[in-house]
Amino acid sequence: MISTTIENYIKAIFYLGETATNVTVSAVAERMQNSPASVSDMLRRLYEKGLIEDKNNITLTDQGSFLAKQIIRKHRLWETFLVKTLDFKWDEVHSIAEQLEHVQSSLLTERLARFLEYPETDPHGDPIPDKDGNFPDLSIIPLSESEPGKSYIFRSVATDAKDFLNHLDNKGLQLGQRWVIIEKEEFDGSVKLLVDDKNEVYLSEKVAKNLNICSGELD
Amino acid sequence: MISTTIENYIKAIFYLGETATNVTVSAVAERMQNSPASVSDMLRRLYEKGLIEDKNNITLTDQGSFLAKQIIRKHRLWETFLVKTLDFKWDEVHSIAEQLEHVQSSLLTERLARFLEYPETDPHGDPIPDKDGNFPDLSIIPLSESEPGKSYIFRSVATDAKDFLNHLDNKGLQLGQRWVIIEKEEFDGSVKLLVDDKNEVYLSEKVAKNLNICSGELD
DNA sequence: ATAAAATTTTAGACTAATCTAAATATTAAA
DNA sequence: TTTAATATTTAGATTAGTCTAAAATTTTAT
Repeated sequence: MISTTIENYIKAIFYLGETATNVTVSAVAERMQNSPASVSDMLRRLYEKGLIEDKNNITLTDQGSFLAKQIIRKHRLWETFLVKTLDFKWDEVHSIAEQLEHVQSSLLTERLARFLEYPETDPHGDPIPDKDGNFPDLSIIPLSESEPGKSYIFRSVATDAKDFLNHLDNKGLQLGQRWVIIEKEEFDGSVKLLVDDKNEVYLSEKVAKNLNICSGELD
Repeated sequence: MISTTIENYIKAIFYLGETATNVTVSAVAERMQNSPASVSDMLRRLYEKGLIEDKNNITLTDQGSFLAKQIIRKHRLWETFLVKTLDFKWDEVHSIAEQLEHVQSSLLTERLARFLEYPETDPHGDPIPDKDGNFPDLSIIPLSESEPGKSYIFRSVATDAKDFLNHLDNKGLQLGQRWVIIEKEEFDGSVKLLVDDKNEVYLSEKVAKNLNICSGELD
C-alpha cells in the first residue's frame, strides 16, 4: 500500500518540517535528489493518500507524521543495533539503516527495541521515538556544565547573534556533532573538546555557556 | 542494478532447479503467483542480464546461481537471528526474512554471520551456504540411529517404493519436517516422534531404517 | 505596480513490472 | 500423423515513479 518511495518522501518532509518554517517543492526536490516536477507529481499522490494536509501547504497529516516517526524509529533502532551488536562504527551505518527502516513488521520493531533495552538515542545521539511516536525529552544542558571524559551531542545554541554563529563556523562546530570533553579548566571555565573523533577545539566559558548539549554516550 | 523483483525470480528458479529436472515457465509462474506472460517477459530480461543460460532452457548461469545462494544465505541467517536473538518462533519468521534478505551490504551479512557464530543451519534445519556459496554437508543418518530427546530434520528417503511413500503419506510425514524423538524401544527398534511440535507418530524399525535425518537442534 | 526572476505545475515520454487476450509453438493422443 | 490439448510468446494496456521542456504562477525588486 505505502511504497518505500513514499516512505522516503514522508521522511524528507518530516525532517524539512523540523527546521524550515514552510516546506517547499524545491527543498523536497533538493533533499530527494529528484526534479521539482517529480516532487510536484508525488505531492498529489501523497495528498490523495491523506499523508499531507494540502497541496499548497506541505505539512504532514497526523497519519503522515505518525508514519514518519515510525520510519525514524526503525532507522535509529537499526543504527543502534548495527553499532552496539554488530560492531559497526557510528559513521558506517546510515546507508544500511536506510534499507532496514523499510522492513515492515511492527513485531520485529518491538522485539528489536526490547533486545536493545529500549534505547533513548541512536549512535549519533538522535532521539528515538517510542512506538506511539513520542520522542524522549533529552535533558539539554549548557556545555559549561559538561563533565570531562563524557560524550555529548551538540543540540542547540542559546543565542543567534551573527558574530557568535560566525565564531562557531570558524571553529568548525555544527549541530548534531559528537563532542567528547577532553578537559575543563576550573580557573576560567574554558573547555577543550574532541569534535567527531577528529579535531580538538578550545572554547571560552563565555562561548560554552551559550552552547546546549545533551548526553550522547555510546555505552 | 538488480531489483528485488529480479532477486525473487532468481531465488524461485534456484529452488525449482533443485527439485525439478527442467524448470518451466508455468512452474515459475505458479511459484511467483504471476501470469506465464509476465514470466516469459522477465526471462528475456534475466537472459539479457546474464543470469540464466538460455531462454529455452531455464538454468541459472554461475552468476545467477551465486546470486541465488547469497540471497538464501541472507534469508537463513536472518531467520536464525529472529529465532535465536529476538525470540521469534520458527514458524513466524519467513515473511520478515523475505524482506531482510534483500538488504544489500555484504559487510552486514558477514557481521551478522559472525554474531550468530557461523550457524550451519537455520531454525527450519535448512543448510546456510557460506559467503562463497558453498553449502555445509550436513551429516545424514537413518532415523534408526537417532537419539531420544534430540531434534532432527527429515531430509530424504532411502527407497522410493510406492507403498512405502504411501505409508509415510498416511502418517503425515513430509520432507523438511522437524522431528523430536520422544522415545526409542530397545526391544524392537521402534521409534516414537513428535512431528512439527504437533502430532505424535509411531514407526517400526523397518520404516525407521529407510528415513534419513540430520541434526536440527534449535540451541 | 509592473517587470524580472524564481518557483511550481502541466504535458508528454520513458522504464520496470505487471496484466489480459490473442497468436504461436510444442507435446500428447487417437 | 494429424488433431487436440497444453505451454509459451507476443501485442497492447496499465501503474508507479521518474525525466525534460514548456507553461503558468508567485515572489522580489526596482
